[in-house]
This record gives sequence, C-alpha cells and structure tokens, in this order.
Amino acid sequence: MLHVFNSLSGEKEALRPIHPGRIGLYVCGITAYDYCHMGHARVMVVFDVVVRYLRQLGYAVHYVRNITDIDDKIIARARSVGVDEGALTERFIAAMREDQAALGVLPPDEEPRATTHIRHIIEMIQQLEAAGYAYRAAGDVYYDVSRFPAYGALSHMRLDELRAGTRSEPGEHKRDPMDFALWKSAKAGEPAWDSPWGPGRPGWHIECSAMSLHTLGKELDIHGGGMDLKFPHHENEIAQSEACNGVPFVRLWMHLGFVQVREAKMAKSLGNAVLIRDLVARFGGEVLRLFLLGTHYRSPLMLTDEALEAARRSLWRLYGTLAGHAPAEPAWPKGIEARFAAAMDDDFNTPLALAVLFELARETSRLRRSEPGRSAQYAAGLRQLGGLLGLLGEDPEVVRRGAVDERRSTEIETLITERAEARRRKDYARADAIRDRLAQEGIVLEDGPAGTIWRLAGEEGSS
RNA sequence: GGCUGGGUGGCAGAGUGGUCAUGCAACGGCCUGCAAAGCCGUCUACGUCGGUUCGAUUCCGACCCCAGCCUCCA
Repeated sequence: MLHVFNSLSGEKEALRPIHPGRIGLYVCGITAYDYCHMGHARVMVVFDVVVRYLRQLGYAVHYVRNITDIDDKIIARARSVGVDEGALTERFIAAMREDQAALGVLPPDEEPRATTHIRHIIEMIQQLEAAGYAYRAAGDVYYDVSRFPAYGALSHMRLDELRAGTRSEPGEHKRDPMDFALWKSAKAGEPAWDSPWGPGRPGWHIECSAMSLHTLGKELDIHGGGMDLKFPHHENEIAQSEACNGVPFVRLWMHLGFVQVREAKMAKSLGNAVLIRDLVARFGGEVLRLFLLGTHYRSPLMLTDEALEAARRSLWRLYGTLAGHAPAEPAWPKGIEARFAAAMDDDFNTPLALAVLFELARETSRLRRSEPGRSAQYAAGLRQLGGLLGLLGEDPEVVRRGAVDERRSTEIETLITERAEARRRKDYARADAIRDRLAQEGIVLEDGPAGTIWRLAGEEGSS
C-alpha cells in the first residue's frame, strides 16, 4: 500500500484515489522567462518518478503540469531583451523541453498554458465575484481572504500571523495586505485581454485553479510543486478553488525540498542558480537524475561538484555491472523486488530503493563467473527495476565511453588490438606503454574474460 | 517573533528500541603478467543535556545549531 506524506496534514497517508484506479496529478510548472535550473530539474524528475511508479502500480494517471506564459516577470524580461512576450516564452519552453528530455523525463499528459485559458480564468473570477469572494479596486480585482476562514491551513499559519511581516506595494489597492490579485489591469503597452473589468491579465494564482479545474476537475488526487509554492501560491489556489467549487480541492499535497548551493537555497534572485543544461554538458542527464533521486524528495539537496562526481561513479558502477551479459529473462534474488517496492511505497523513498538496486548489482557481479546464466538474469532484473526510476536504459558501453566520436573510437580500438598482440607475445613493456598513453588521454582499459573494453576516466566529458 | 523541515561514520545519504543500510573516498586481501574493473574485509557514526527502559542514535522533555517560509521564486 502506497503512503504519501501530505503537507496539509503533516502525516503520511494512504493514497485513496477519488475514482478507483485513476489518479489526477497537477504539478506547478515553470514561468517561461529564463532557462531551467536544478530546482526545476528536481520537480521534473521527482514527479516523473511518481508518475512512472503509480503507473507501474496499475493506476491510470492523468498528469498535468502547467506553463505560466504571462506575468510581470515575463513582461519585464521581454522588454529588456527587446522581443515580444510570445517569442520569449516560446524560446524558453523549447529550452525546457530539451532539458527535460536530457533528464529522461517523460512529457506530462497535458501542459496547459495560462494564455490559452483566459476565458476559463475570467469565468472563475466572475464566479468568485458573484459569490462575494472578490472585489474591484481601481481596475484590478482582488481576492478577499477574510471571506475564506480556512485560509492558512496549508502553511499552518493563522491569518494574523501571516500579516505580521507584510507591506503593501505602491499601486495596489488591497483592503487587507493578505488579499491577492485575481486580475490586473493593463498599463499602456502591456499585453492585455478584454474582460468585464477592462483590459488586463490574470493574477498568477488563478491560472492554476482554472487550469486544474478544466483538465482534472474540481478535486485533485495529488497536487505538487516546490516548497516555495506552498505559500502563498498553493494557499491561494485552495482559497480560489474551494470558494468556487464548494468541494475540497486536493487530497494530497506534495512539496519538494530545496536544492541548495553552499548552505543557501538556489534561486534566481540570489544569483546562484545552476542551469540544467550546464550540468548536462558536464555530467550527462542520467548522472543528474541519479543524483537527484539519491536524496529523499522532501529533504534539502546540497548541490556540489563532489556529489555530482560521486553520482557519476555510482552510475558507471551500475552500467559496469550491466555490461557484457547474454540476453536473459529478468530475475532477482528473493526479497529484492519486495524491498524495492516497500521503499517506493513509503513516500517514494528513492534513496532506499537505489540501495536495493546496488545490492542487486553486487549480487550480479558476484555471480558473474560462477553462474553466468543467473547473473545475466539479475542484470536484466537490475535494468528493469532501474527503469522504474527512469535509469539504466542506455547501452552500458556507450554510457561509459561518453562523448567520443567515431574516428577517435577507431583509433582507440586499433591501439587496443595492437596491445592485445603485444600481450600475446608477452611484450608487456609495449603493452603497458600503450595503456599508459591512453590513460594520459583519459581512456581507461579493462581486461576482462571477453577481451579488453575501454571507458572514460571520469572528471569531464561524459555523455 | 510565528510557522515548516533538518542535525547520522572522511563526504553523501537511508533507517531502526538490542544483528548489515547503500553510494563515493581511503586502507588491507583475492583476482590480474602488471593494472583497471569486480569480489571479500576494515575504517566500531548517530548535535547537547536530562528522563523513560534491562537496554536509546531510535521514545519523551529542554536546549543549541542549520536551512526555508511569513514578499516574486521549483
């Protein structure tokens, strides 16, 4: 039985789908005004694993991850770069798709965008206004939090506690500092849509309420995102959706811990964001994936070169175990599969699941010579379990050789052949000279029962 | 100040009332022409102070420290 930590209740709870056998999952995606950083990578990879595992359990998962393609930051960035908002967002959405693919993340079933749901957003604001949850002020429309008694339930804060540190921005006309904008009137030159309140654009929070309603319905099984969205974004979504729909909005809230750089949260505003694409170039997407899954999703994750390098060696170890087996039906030693499932069932404990994978890898290597048939089966089993985490799907040789072009590859093969002949002649001086030369060039040779294979030494330049 | 998470071996990171996490690194051994890889073993960890207990890293209490949120942020 799968249990998931619900940040609303603060406890692990059994997953009980609203409709038996089906799961509606909504995740807050990116605001498309810049390249994605490792914090985004964590959200993408973790929910990719959640979806893969739920499907493995037999659920029909409907996975929706939105894209915010209109907001203040997009407008500001488009202006500073000198392009229109649409061109800017298209560019960064395309970049996100590249990053996602590099991380082995399957695309969500739907990726609704705010600008294609303006009509639904306006309808929802009208409903809120009609029900007395919203008020107009100088062309803007605000949500009146005093009308929603449960406000603060998700962040475990009372309204007066939340108010403590607030200040009002110039140009706002809120009755209460905790009120938030549903609709913002357009200033000259800003992109705008017609509405009952005049030309303007949606506030940030309302889009998720409107899009989740129109893609998944009034009640969601799981809603997720980064820890920083808990307040105010998700709190506001609850206020909007429940005021509108009259039913509990979300069964389970999943919030991810931060990726940290040198003891501090990674954030664009702090200038310490590490882009996915930069690390993909250095380590390869699968290494990043293993790194991200090596820590439980709710814990903070410290991003360091040492940790990434350790992840690379770990991944290579697994691929080394996988290499050179005959095709076989997947199998496991007794208990492995159950322990893997138990780990995943316990709030998606991927670090523990990975530990089980490493134990399986060790057993596979141990039997390699004595029982090659069983060893091959275990290797196939390792690949299959790894696949549930979106790992170990590549050709082991290719992964370990990294980004070496074909010409270079042929050169290396030629030298290996030359060395093999030298070894046959017992001309070890010559053989070692060849090996040393390749080692200096970052190529490591491994002599095995099936001949000599080669791989990259590490440091820079994996696939 | 309020709220939310944390403090585990050289590093990363799970977990548990009394026998093993796991990975990376290091050291010793096996294997190897020598290596590399792999396998075996070693390196006897649980913030502090009390309490409960036959026994606590694990339960309870207090305290200290770290990160985050209370403003846009995955």
